[in-house]
Amino acid sequence: MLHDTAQLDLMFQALADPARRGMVERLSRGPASVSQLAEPLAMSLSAVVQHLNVLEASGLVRTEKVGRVRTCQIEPKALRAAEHWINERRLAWERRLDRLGDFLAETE
Amino acid sequence: MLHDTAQLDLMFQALADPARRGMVERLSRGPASVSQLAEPLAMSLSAVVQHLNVLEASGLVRTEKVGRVRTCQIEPKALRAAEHWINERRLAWERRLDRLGDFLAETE
DNA sequence: GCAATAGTGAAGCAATTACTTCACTATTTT
DNA sequence: AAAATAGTGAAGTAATTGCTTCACTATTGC
Repeated sequence: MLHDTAQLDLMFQALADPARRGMVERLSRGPASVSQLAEPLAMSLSAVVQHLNVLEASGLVRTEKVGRVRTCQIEPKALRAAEHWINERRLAWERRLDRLGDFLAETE
Repeated sequence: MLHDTAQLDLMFQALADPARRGMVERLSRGPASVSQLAEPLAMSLSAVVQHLNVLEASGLVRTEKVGRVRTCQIEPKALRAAEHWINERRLAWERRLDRLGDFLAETE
């Protein structure tokens, strides 16, 4: 679970599309129905549903259907996982730079 | 520059591939040549160069050729930009949940 | 019960992606 | 100078992506 590269594939892939990032952005301000997500987007409802399926498969969004309306929510745990992967790599790099700096300062 | 969605597209797209994430992971431990990046990967050198071009176009990796060897480095600023986008959305969601919690506590 | 609303599912299509191979060019090493 | 090394570039290909349209099914409001 800590190293599930397939899940990271899906998450980063999901975030790579501006329409999907728009949907995530909208959802970060609160839950929304499929139609509400579709409203600002210049594409068919079908296309929006397909994007939503990508987001849901990635784990970034969770949805629940009540009656005829599907309500969508962000899943912050998944966002945190993506964030974490990037953060680890950046920190590794920065720690390395620090050690290099120390080394250069010492040998000066 | 603060809201360059095209650049985010490129970065998340770049991170969506396990081979490319492997390369970033390798580079997070220090600079490497193209051949060194290719070594653990089960694909042709040509394919690796193509992945590298994707990483470079995304801004995540910077390369410099000296003699016949191209040396690759992580660009932490770009990593930070991707991290930041995710973080903002997650925080927006969590702040919203907090306000909701406060509201429910008050009206209880 | 009838019409409007909310969403689903499948087929089709053009563009993009992730490779491959092969031929090639520089740069080192011996 | 010849051989090995490091990488580049182009063409080809199969799979995937991001849409579209159209036909369809539930649910809700009047």
